[in-house]
Amino acid sequence: MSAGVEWAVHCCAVLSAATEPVPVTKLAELHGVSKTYLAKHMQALSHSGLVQAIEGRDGGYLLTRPGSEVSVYDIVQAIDGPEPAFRCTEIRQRGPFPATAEACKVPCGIAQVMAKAERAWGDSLRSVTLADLNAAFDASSPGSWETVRGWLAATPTP
Amino acid sequence: MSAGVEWAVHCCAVLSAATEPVPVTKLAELHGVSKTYLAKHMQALSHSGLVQAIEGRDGGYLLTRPGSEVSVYDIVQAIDGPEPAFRCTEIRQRGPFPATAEACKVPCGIAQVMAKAERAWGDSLRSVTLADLNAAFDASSPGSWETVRGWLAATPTP
DNA sequence: ATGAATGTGGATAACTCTTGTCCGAGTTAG
DNA sequence: CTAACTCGGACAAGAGTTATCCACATTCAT
Repeated sequence: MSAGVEWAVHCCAVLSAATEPVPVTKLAELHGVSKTYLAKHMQALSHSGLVQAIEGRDGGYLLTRPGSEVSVYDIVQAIDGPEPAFRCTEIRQRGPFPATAEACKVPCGIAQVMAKAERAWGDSLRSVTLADLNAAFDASSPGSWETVRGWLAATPTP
Repeated sequence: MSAGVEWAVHCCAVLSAATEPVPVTKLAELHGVSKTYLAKHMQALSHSGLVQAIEGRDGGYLLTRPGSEVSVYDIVQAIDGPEPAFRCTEIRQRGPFPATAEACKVPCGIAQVMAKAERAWGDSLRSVTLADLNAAFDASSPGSWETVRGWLAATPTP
């Protein structure tokens, strides 16, 4: 899985707690990561429709939906793309005993097992929203969101 | 996920239906894939202890356990390695508001969610054995295993 | 013993994907 | 209108994957 997924989830969590557009500069500074590379991942989020890009001065990114309606799965898919991890290359159709066209109307047994496992993985990620993440974080570090919100509003970009 | 996983699962399914050592040459020919590259993946299976390598003439590979005791997860892990797909880089400890050492005794919320999803994925794969795969295949194409077994025993390597 | 068949490990090359950086186009506040 | 600030896509560099080949040790039949 792409490492940018971690950055994107953290950024979306921050965005769900923000009230005004947050520029990439602040997101990168807040998380201590490269600004230019983070921008690339934010583009993917914007392209997927998860976040809205506000251009121009005082612009930045906004979530298009409330945090309670954005699942971790949405973010992972926006960054890593929709392709499944396992790709069946249909080797059952090769070799001296190729599968009949009749049997190939159904995905091969191995592909079915892999697809089922990926569905289980996706269902698990779908069941967690940004609101859940933020609630858990606030429970472990009370008041942190207030600090971050204040920093976002007050700190001028140097 | 590595593409070699598909080859490895197919090969293990064949091995679980075989009674004598099957050399890489036959496995590759049977599946219509590159012999040299398949040899690399078989080495990985051998290293993991899933299969036993018989050297010398009339050698080949044998499963070390019956097919009913080998799960698809075992094969995936042997080929792709034990590292999880998601690696937490602890960016919560960076930036102007690093997480306290107290909070870091527990994995960050995002890592927990990802780990839980990967467990669900692994559990799904663990629940399917080579025997299950072979039974499903035999139901869709009755008698195919007999054909393959005969070809393995009779065909001399050219 | 000899030769053929077989797995093992290393070295190597092409290719793809991820990672990372840069500069330009467009927008908005003042 | 100007100037600053924003996103957006094009552009390199690095790492990992995919794929191949060969020299070597081992085993069995002749």
